Amino acid sequence: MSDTQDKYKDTVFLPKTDFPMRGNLPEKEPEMVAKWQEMDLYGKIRQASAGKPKWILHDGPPYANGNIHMGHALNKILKDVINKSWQMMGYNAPYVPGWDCHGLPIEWKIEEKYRNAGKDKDDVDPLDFRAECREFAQEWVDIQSEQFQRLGVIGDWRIQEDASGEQVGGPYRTMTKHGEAQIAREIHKFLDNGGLYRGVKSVLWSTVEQTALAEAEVEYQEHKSVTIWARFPVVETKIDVLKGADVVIWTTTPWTIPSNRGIFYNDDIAYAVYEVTEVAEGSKVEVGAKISIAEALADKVQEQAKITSMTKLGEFKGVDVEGTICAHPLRGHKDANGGYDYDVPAHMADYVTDEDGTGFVHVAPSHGPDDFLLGQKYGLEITDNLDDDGSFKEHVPLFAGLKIYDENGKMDAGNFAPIKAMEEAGKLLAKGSLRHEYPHSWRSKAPLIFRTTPQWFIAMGENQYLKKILDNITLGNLQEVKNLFEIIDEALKNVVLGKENAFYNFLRYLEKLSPEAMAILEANLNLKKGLKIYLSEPTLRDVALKAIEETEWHPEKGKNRIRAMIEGRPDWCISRQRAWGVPIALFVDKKTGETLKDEAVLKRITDAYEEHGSDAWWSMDAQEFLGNDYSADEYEQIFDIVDVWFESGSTHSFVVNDREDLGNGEIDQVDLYLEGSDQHRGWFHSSLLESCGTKGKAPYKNVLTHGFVLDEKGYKMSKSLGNVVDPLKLMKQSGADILRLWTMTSDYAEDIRIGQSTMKNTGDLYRRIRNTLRFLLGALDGFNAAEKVDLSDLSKLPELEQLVLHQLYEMDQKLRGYIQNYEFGKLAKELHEFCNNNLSAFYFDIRKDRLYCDDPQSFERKACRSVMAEVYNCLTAWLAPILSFTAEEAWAHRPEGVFDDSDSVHLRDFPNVPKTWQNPALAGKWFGIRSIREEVFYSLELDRKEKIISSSLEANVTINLKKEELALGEEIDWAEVCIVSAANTGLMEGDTYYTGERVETEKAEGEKCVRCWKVLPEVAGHVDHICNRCDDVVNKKQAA
RNA sequence: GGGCUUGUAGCUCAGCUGGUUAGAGCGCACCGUUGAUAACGGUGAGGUCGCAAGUUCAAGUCUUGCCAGGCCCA
Repeated sequence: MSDTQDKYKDTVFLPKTDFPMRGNLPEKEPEMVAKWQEMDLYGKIRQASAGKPKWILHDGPPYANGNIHMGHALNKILKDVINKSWQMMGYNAPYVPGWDCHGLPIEWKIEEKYRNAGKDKDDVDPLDFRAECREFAQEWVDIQSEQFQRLGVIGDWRIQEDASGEQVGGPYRTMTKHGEAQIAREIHKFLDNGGLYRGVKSVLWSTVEQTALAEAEVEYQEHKSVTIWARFPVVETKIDVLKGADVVIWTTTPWTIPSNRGIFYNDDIAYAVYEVTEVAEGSKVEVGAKISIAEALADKVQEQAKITSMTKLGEFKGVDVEGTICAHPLRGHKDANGGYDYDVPAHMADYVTDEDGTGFVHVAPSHGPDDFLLGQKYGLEITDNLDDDGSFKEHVPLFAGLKIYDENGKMDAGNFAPIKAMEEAGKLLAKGSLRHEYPHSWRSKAPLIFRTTPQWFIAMGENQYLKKILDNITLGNLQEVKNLFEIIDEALKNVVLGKENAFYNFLRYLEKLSPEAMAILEANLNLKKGLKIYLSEPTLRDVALKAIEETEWHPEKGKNRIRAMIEGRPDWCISRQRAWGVPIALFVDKKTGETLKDEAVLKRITDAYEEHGSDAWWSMDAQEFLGNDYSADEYEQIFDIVDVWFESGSTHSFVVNDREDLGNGEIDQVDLYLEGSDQHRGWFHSSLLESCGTKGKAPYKNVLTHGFVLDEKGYKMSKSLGNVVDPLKLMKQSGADILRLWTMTSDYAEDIRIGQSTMKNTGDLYRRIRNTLRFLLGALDGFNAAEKVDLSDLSKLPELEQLVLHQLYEMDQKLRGYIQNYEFGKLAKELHEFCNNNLSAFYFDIRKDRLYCDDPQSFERKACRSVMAEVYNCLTAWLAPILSFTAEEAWAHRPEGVFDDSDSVHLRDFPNVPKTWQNPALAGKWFGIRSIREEVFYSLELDRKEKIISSSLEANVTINLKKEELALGEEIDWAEVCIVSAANTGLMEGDTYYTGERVETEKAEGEKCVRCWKVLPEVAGHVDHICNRCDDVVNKKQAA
């Protein structure tokens, strides 16, 4: 028997293919990347889709330092899958990747290099320094480019230059000449439309290095500060007990006393006034002094001030302090020339507590972020008392020239002199010291101070003219105020009304004004008119909020997030005192403080950037920009650089608009921005503001966000936890396609986890899909155009083939729907289920008999293979966006002359699946058949347990149909569907049944056909132990 | 501390406006096959739906609090 078995084994048409079962992806993928580069796949795709409608995903630029991590991988894979999907749906979907090249982290790296070489950055020519930064950034651009391509991302990666050295096409970078020029132009647009203004902001400042520091350059170290308790005599108050008393404040920065302009209290704190009745030796307080402090802190203050006894005169609530005005402790000082005779008003501040100090906080708006912000709210003066090196300026009474820190960062006279002056004036209650965490420069290790410095802002909300009025009123510059009123009157000519929110904002704005300011305002401005001008111009905030509503956010919750941020954010500070970036490129009139707005000058600047890059700002002479109309001596050249977020926020302008292959000046909103959810604060945000400010609308129609990659347990990845997953390693171990499949089967809208079990899971999914492709290729061995049957007349096909075509149609529809609705998460799962359910477990399983054993010339077998070819045709295309390497490999193994001749699967579109294939009635019918089949399997399983049968072909079954199913008995070959040797149908009694009645199984009678393995009575009649069908196929055909 | 947000089987995910014994795929166990063979088919075991109160005739689904995560701010 084994002889005959061997004899017939060769007559079985088993699947045959070179497409290996195991992917060996780590080795094959890089070869494929090289091939794609060599054949210029991206260029070919562009050529092939030249006439198609554009669909544009605009790439958000990663920062060009360091190897890529899982977050990059997730992001770029998603972009690639989505882009390829739209491309294959019939669009022209170019992908131009980009990099963010300027900014602090790179600057540090180069600085660090200098430090290690014992050099100081300040001794290096800025142009040399920038050249090194540029080189560093480019190195990482090149590395990351390789790594992204290794992921299978197809895009415009090649940096090509034309004869003049100008880049043609290729990825974008914020540091190219054109990029820098356009960024400067965008800044100038804000200058032109009035959005840009010069204001002040509290920054951390090093008096040793004489420069502002970014938060990330700051180290917090222990520092010993001198602390003082100072007395501010009450001048005016509605609290009786407070009259004639001194409010006591506590501070760790005595040098800020000359810059004091206010006192903060908290509504919720309980305060009291105490009369000193007895003091210990060394106390600085006189008996009879009346001091006011928070009740909760009375004991501490008493001890510190060496007061042995004091009596409480009365209590009051913080909320009643409003309206109280104090005198500066140095008021009336004989040598101060009245310099400290101004009033010090008390105001409410949430951040004041009664845990430390006195419950009252002294406010120097120029020297603390809270002081500054609240000081602005209450209209407190921004003083300008300190020079860059931390010495008091000439105009500061008593302390001019004294430095607060010496060149080594040690406390100096500027810190001590104010203490001494107050002590002499009898206004020092006590003195002490405190060790606490304090910001230091990570370079010089010197302690830092807060300093309010001039910065450039883009206005979000309040009309900038009104803002200027306010600034000028508090500074007392009345002439300036009057000029502004004229501007407003001019603008009043174009007034449009009708915004309630803006109205309320305006009222709030007025509330901030001091009575004096209000008086000036009323005297000079018709309030109604002011209201009109304010309401007439929608603010940047208004425009941005409207744009948010007009954008589709996926998932939708992203909208809430960005809306809340835009609603609440302050004006955008776009200036940085740094070297590696795009200079803001402005000139300010030294006399008037006005920013020069001459178009010719601005154009000369941006032209120079275009030709030489923004290095021109340093390399060229200011007069070259200013031309003949202005003198460089009269203008301050602004060397601040622009916030990198402004740069990346401008990419829609210098990438999308300017490129022929993208917007080409015609598309001002791209289809999609796609980044991590942190970019609500970052790129989505800055791009929105930048675009709303210059174009009045968002740069995008859709925004899709993804979550963060966490470790297996859902914790953030960190070096210290040792749970970091490296995509580069992972690709070496498993391959990029595994990573891609993992991405697409996860719910990337949320944070997603990665670890051993998720990777194993993904590997299993991958193998199933790969094997489906492999089986298809095996089954299509030798298939050619001649064998292909005409699929236009579906009725001629067996129902099962019709069903599969219907399923292809359904799958195609779902796929396109998911893509259009940005539901890519469902796509991979659906494809996997399709392979698993419809193909492997059903169609393939049933059709194996036909494929292996039927006559190759039979119509049925040809029909089956023709349908298989359609399945293959669809599946390779459908999988291409996700399993880009595997689909390409499978496509390369296709039978010749049957499919289109695209050199790469990525040059294809999704096949056009005709609607005529749709057949819901048939699908419904077969849904019923499948459930009956499941019952048969259940019964067979029982027999198998009892050892009656092993293979299902050893069984015959009888299926009892319900009355309404009776037709199925005639139409369906149940033996084929259930993969048994023979099947009968009968009528089921009654309306209900249990499994025993529904299906009856028995051991098949007869002998096993050595060729097709069915057990049939007829086999006994053949010498070779084969069935009639097999006999026909093998012997009769051969004979004929 | 604030804004937004997540928590359903070992893993990845479904569960619409509250309504019968909470679903799928993978994995796992077992069986079959050895002609998709480091593959394929079948059967089955896995969940007090993060925890605790509450609203309701009825809650995974609504409310509140708590716990554990995440992003962005302070």
